[in-house]
Amino acid sequence: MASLTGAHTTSPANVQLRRKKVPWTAKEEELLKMGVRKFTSVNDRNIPWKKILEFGSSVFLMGRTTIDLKDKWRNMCKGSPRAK
DNA sequence: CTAGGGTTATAA
DNA sequence: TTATAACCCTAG
Repeated sequence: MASLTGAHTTSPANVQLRRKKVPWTAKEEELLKMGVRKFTSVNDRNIPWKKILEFGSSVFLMGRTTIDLKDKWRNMCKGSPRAK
């Protein structure tokens, strides 16, 4: 008994607050670009992230949300033009 | 549901 | 310390 091996499934101390910092995969960026390029229209000012997420829900990582897509796209587009 | 802002963590 | 990438919360 006394099997105090701890370690359940995620690192020594369980990280309850804030998810793990998982870097986006190349497939994610590709699918995101493809979805936006294939969905967004000249009539649709906004971006149907919801549709895009469902479009590649099989490839997207687990725990990804529409907020994350918008965030990545914005953070990328902001630091894309003109390398600082 | 989509858009914007603020904060945290990691790398250079 | 600064910059980059990612995550969470709030507002329209």
